[in-house]
Amino acid sequence: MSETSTPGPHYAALLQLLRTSETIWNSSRIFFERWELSPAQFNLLNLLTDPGEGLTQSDLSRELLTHRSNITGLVDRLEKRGLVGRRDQAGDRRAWRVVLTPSGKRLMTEILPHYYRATERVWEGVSVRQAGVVAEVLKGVAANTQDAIARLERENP
Amino acid sequence: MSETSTPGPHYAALLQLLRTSETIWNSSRIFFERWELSPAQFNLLNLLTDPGEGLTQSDLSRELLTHRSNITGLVDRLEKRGLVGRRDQAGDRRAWRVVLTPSGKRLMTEILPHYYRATERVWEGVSVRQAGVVAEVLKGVAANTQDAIARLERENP
DNA sequence: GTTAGATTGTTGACATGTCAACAATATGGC
DNA sequence: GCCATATTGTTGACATGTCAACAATCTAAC
Repeated sequence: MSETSTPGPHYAALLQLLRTSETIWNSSRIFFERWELSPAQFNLLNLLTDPGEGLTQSDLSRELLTHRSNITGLVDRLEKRGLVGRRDQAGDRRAWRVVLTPSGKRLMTEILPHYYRATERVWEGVSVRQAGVVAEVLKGVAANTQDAIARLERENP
Repeated sequence: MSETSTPGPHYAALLQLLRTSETIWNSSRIFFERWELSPAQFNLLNLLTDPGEGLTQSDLSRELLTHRSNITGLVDRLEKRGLVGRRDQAGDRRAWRVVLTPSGKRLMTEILPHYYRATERVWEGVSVRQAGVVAEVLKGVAANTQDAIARLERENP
C-alpha cells in the first residue's frame, strides 16, 4: 500500500496568494517600463519619497525584505542615473544616507499618480472593507510564517 | 501650492499582499535548506510530482510564471543532481519532456508531508471558509491585473 | 582607555530572473 | 510539396537575489 500525502484545506489559498503576488510583480515590470525602472528600483525610490532625511542602506534592506548586499548594486545603478545620492550619515562613518535627488523627486512626482490609480484598478470589485479584511488575514499569515521560521531556526542551529 | 498625490483606499492592502508573499518566499528558502533545494527548485519538482508523463519546459515556464529561458538552467541543475531527467517528446523534436527520476520522486515523497503541514501552520487562526474568501478575492485581483496589463500593451505597441 | 562583540557596506561566487536573437522544428494555408 | 508564421529550447548580456568573508566603525562593559 502506498502512503499518500495530501494538501491541507488551506493549501489552495497559499498557492493563490503566491500566484497573485507574482502576477502583480510581473505586470508592474511592464507598467514601470515606461519610465525605464524595474519594480525593485521603483520600490526603493518609493521608500525614499516620504522621509526627507533619507534612509541608510540597512534601513532599505530591512524595508525591502532583502539582503544588505543587494542594496549596494541597486543604489549604484540609481545613483549612476542621478535619481538618488549617497550622503554622509552624521555620527556614523560606516553608513550612507541615501536620498532622492531633485531629479529623482521629479520622477516620483510624475509616476505616483499613475501608480496609485493602477493600484486601485487592481482591486476593482473589492470593497474597501473587504480589502481591509484580506489585508488583516495576510498580516496574520505573515506573522505565523515568521513564527514558524523562528521556531525552525531555534531547533536547527 | 504643491500638488499632492495620495494613495487610494486599497493601497495598504496591496502592500500587505506583496509583503506577505515575500515573507513566505524568504521563509520557504530556510525551510527547504534542509533538503538543499531553493524555493524555485521545489516548485518545479512539485509541478512534476503529479503528472507521470512529465511536462515540457514551456509548460513549466507557463505554470511557474517565468520566462522559458529561466527553465533551462533550473532543469540543468536539477538534472545534474539526478532529480529530474529530459526525455524525448514523442511527435515534437523541439521539446523535452521533463520528468522526475525515481530519486526525485523519493525526495518529494519525503518532503511533501512536511510541506503540507507547514502550509497549514501558516494559516493558523484563519478558518477554511475565510481562507477561501481571501483566495477568491486574490483571484479577482490577479485577473484585474492581467486585464490592466493587456489594456496597457494594446495601447502602447 | 581598551577591548570584545555587533553593525555597516562592499566584494565575489553563484542562483534566479528578464530580454533579444538564434537554430531547429511544427503547423496551416496554398 | 512549399512557404510564411509560430513555437521550443538555448545562449549571452544583464538585473536582482542569496550568502560568506572582509575592513571599517560603532557600542557597551570593564
